[in-house]
Amino acid sequence: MAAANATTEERKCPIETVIHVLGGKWKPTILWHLLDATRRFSELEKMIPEITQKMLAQHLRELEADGLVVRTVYPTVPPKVEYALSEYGITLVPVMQAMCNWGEVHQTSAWKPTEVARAING
Amino acid sequence: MAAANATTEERKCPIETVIHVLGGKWKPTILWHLLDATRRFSELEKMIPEITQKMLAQHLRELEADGLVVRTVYPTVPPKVEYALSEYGITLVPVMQAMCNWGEVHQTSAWKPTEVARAING
DNA sequence: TCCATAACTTACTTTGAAGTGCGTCCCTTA
DNA sequence: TAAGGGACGCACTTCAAAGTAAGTTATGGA
Repeated sequence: MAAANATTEERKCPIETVIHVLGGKWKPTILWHLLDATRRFSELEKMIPEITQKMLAQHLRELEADGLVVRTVYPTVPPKVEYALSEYGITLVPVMQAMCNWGEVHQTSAWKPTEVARAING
Repeated sequence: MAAANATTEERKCPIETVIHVLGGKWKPTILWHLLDATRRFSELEKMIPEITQKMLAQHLRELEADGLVVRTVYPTVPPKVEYALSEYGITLVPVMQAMCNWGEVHQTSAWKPTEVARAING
């Protein structure tokens, strides 16, 4: 890994930065739904039925603050707001893909990671 | 991403799996210190001064349960326990590397990700 | 007149991860 | 006799993230 320079305590581990950016309970799911299209608030609500309006709004605002998502407001009544993945957000996609691949292996193995590990580790 | 098959609600997003595995406050740091060598409990304590014994023990046990870390006990007095990255744990390294790289960019940009994003997004 | 709509706030409660402090086990050396 | 490792376990507290429920805004249409 590339962060071997400074004392480990001095600067936060960059991995934690990614975890912070993606670590909200619904953030990966939200980004997932923004991958292929721009979505409205209400669309996301329908696509993620278990999320509450509060959490959706909060996570979208955090993703926007981190520059991953662009928010566009159309000043109509009732209001219309669109969310899209930013170009910067797109730079995260390969990382998410790597995470996704590993997660799938870890996950689909009969939900007993210990056994997978034993099989792999011999 | 590869998880487009089932209904999004049916199966947990694989990204969350990675976040769960790496998401403990000290887990990335612990794995980081195990990358190049096998370490004893007390060694890890010294390398991560701010961690408490409880959290170190707890996170090591979780990492072991997830199959990422192998625990070896030497029945001496006083006891000696060694922790090493398992082969399965090594499969996570490229993922961690990708996260690390992105995290560094996001992090080192004057700690104002919003501005970086604006620069990138134009 | 008044209700529906979209996209939120705000106030409050609950959950769970993290931190604190101390006990423990067994043997060795002073 | 007693102190001192090494690697924890346990009971408790703390605090931030998540969830619940209700209110807000402004207006075009029934």
